[in-house]
Amino acid sequence: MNHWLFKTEPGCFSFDDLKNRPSMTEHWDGVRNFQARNLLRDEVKVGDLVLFYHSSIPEPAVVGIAEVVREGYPDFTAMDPNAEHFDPKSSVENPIWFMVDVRYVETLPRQVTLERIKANPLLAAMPLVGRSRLSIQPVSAEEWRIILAMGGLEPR
DNA sequence: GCCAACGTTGGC
DNA sequence: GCCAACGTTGGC
Repeated sequence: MNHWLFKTEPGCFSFDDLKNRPSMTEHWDGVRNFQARNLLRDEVKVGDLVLFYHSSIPEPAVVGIAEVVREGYPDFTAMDPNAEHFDPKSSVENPIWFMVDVRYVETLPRQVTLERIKANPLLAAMPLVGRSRLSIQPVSAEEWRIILAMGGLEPR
C-alpha cells in the first residue's frame, strides 16, 4: 500500500466537496501533466491513501485523507470538447490522460500548513517543499506518519 | 499581481 | 536532439 499527496485548488474542487458527495467519491480528472499521468496510470492503486492538499490559497495545507477506490482509467473529460481540459489528441482508442477515483476518509483535526511542513526538517525531501509543481506526489511511510501526527491523528 | 520554477512546443 | 520561447503553476 502506497501513500500519495494530491493537490487541488479548493475553489475548483475542495475536500468538503468530496465529503459532501452523496457517495463521498469523485473522479480525480483534469490532470494534464505527463509525470502525474504516469503515476495515476501505473502506480496509484486501490486502497492507497492520499493526503488531500489545498493549493493557491493564502494558507496552503494538507486538510484530510482520501482513499483510492478505482485505479487508472482514461480521463473522459479529455475527450469532451466542452470540458475545461479537453485535449483533441486524446481519443477512446488512444487515451492520453488518466484518472483515479477517490473516497473521503477523514478530516484532519488540525490542518498541516505548508509553513509547518517546511519548518519540519524530516519533511524536507517532500517534492512539495522543493517548489515542485507536480500535482500527484509520492509520500513515504515516514512522511505519512509525521504529517498525520502533525494533523492530530493517530497513525493508521 | 508578481515572478521563479519548470514543463511543453516547435524551429532548426 | 538542442534550446529558445512560451505557458502554467503556485507561493508569496
